[in-house]
Amino acid sequence: MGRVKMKLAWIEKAAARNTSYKKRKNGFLKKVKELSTLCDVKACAIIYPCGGTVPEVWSSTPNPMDILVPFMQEPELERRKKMVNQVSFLQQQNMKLEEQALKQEKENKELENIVLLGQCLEGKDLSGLDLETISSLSWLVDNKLKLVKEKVAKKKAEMAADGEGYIYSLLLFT
Amino acid sequence: MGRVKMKLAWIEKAAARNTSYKKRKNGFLKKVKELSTLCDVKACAIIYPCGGTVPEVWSSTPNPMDILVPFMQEPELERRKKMVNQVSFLQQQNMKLEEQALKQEKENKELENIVLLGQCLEGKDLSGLDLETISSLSWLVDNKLKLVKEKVAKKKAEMAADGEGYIYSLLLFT
DNA sequence: AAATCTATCATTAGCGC
DNA sequence: AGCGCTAATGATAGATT
Repeated sequence: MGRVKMKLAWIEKAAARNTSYKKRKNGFLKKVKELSTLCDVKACAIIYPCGGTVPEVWSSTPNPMDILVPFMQEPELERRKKMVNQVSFLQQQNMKLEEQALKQEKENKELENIVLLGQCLEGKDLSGLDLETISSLSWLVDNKLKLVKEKVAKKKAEMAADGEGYIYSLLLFT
Repeated sequence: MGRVKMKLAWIEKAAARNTSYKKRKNGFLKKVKELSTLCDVKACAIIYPCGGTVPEVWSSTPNPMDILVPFMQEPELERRKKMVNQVSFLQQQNMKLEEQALKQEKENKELENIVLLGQCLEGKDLSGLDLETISSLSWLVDNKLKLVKEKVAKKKAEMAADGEGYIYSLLLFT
């Protein structure tokens, strides 16, 4: 709010940052007070200013300890559960991204395997492929393309004849 | 804000209180986050909802204890100094209201005196007025309506002739 | 540097679904 | 109960003094 829409990032200009801090700190404290009176909630806010070591504190109780002590006595885990902090927020976002990346990777691998499967259907030699790829192919076959099952089963038999190096792939194919 | 201007007091209707709590809690948490990112301040907010025993907490640090422990280790007095709690807040509000009332009273008196000045301009007799009013009139004349200065000066001379009861008003008129 | 003003953006109370 | 809407009030960035 204000004359221009600002981006929510660290204000580089020190003077502007400081005025903004003062204004927003007041607005913030006003908000806690309002929340506390309107809805009768016990609340406590602690702010350590930019360079300062002495925090500004607002508490709905005469002594902030009335709020802090019960809070600190809760077991850590319970606290964490309900907690919303910057790090856990970022972690959640990271987790989401990781999940998405993993999902993507999985999809990519599946696509690759489908391509491979196509090649296999066209007569490609399956020797030289690693166990994982072979079992993925197997999964594809079992779940998506039962039509080529026989061909792979045949290859499987060949590999088994070659030696025990492929014994596990046999098991996986079952 | 909202459709109507509300008085800042406990919302009696439970449903309204609850929705207000949820909305305002979110707005509040948003504000801490903004303050924390814009101005790079360490902050922690703890809210115990209406009936609940499990607080909602926001902290700019991964663990709110990073903020709470240093705070709790400060000597009590130092903490109190910087603290803004409901009681001192109300006291401040009272002071502000008193100031405003005083200011208002002053303004009212000035208005009255301007009316009086108008009457004086229309020929009203100034005898029977107390010292304070006379000096206020004097101030008004000196500062706002130099035109009537002569008339008041004349009255002043009359009062001085009457006796020493008005000696101070003479001094004030100089 | 601190207080005041004001154009602009932000929050939210009440309502309807 | 919760969501979306919107008219109002509220907060505040930048400017001014």
